Amino acid sequence: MVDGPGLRERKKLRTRRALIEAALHLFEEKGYEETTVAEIAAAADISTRTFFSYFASKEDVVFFDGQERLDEIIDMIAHRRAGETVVELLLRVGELGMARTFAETDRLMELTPARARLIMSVPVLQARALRLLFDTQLQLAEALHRAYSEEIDLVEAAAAVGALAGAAKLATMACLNRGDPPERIWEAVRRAIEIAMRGVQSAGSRPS
Amino acid sequence: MVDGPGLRERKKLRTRRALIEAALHLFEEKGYEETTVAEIAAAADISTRTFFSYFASKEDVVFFDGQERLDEIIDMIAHRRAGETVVELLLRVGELGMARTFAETDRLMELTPARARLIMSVPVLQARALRLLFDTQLQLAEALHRAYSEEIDLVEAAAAVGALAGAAKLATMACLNRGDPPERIWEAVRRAIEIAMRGVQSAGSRPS
DNA sequence: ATGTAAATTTGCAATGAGTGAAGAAAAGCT
DNA sequence: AGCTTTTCTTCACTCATTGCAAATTTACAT
Repeated sequence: MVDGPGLRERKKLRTRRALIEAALHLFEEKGYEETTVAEIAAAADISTRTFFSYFASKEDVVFFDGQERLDEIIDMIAHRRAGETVVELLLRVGELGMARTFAETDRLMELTPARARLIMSVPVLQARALRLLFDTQLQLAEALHRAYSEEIDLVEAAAAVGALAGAAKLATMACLNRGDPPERIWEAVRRAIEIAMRGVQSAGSRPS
Repeated sequence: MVDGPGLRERKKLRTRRALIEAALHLFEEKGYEETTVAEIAAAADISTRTFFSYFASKEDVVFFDGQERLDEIIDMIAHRRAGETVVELLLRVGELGMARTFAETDRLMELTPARARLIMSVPVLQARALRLLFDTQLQLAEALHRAYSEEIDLVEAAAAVGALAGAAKLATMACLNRGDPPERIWEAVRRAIEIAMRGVQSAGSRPS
């Protein structure tokens, strides 16, 4: 019998989804701090206590897809294309990350851009996002080292990942702070990655 | 009359110091989560309520010197040495940061190494530290752009700072996770910075 | 020294996140 | 249906954090 997931599983997923949507909508409307867990739970028709068996904290709802995204990246690295350079691979990873952050129209919702705004504007969430990003980088470095174990050691992998990610992240934030539009951000990120790849040395004197 | 700070100021500083020491000691002994604000306040002979007029949150006690350190860095950049390269300057900044993090025997206490351990082991603190580091980088990038406004624009400055800091940070963490001793970490950081400076490209194929 | 204004500290009450325990309700299985 | 395993709910509690008003302390001018 091709049962598929039972009622129990289906229901659990539905509840989870309901919680996420209720939460993000409320956050959008009233703000993160102003929304209580009780309200979120009520909007999803479950008891406040049960909320915490779905998410360990209010923060966690916002990052509901963190694990998936990490897995996707790790997977991408493990299955790197034959002959692909470390840099090329990292670039592909970067593109994927950007795409997932800004263009996610498919899976769960179009709440993604709103979510980005939300995260950037709430200190606690920003901190959480940074930790997530950080953990990701760490795992990325390890995966990279595994994938290219002959060519680079762990420290080199970490340095490479850190430099690339650090440059991209800081450039992005500098733009956001300045209120630049998305296109300008993209351009900035490209330039940042270029600098990280070619070396900070070249930052002052652009080649040619 | 060279009054110096009045009684009020002196007392306030003493209390602040008492709170910091009490807090860090308690965190060390019982762990961060296990220590309540009430206990910290009691240990410093102050009411629980007053604690919050010294620190906005329990987390904040741990990062009591965050502002000072940031100021020191900004200052260092504003007064860069004549003819000094962007990279050279950033290296000096990095050294200062490391020194302040691991060797601070002077000012307030020798609790510094313990504090590093504490931060790394408590998720909330780690997140906070990352946000602090991030803000620092952002300001650093701005200061750098100001200091070398002729040579590099804001995005380039951000990219450079991000790359250098990112590489150093991730390399450090990779080592810490592996349980490396301090010397090895230092070495790793140097190598990471080198990679960031010369470009990620060179990570796979070290130049001779 | 005394009185008054300004700054601090404190006690008290609330709000909201997060947890533990015990029993009710739902879903799976035979 | 009857029994077992999960999941939900309720209730009770701890703790961080905040607003308020009374009590205390310090600074300053007389």
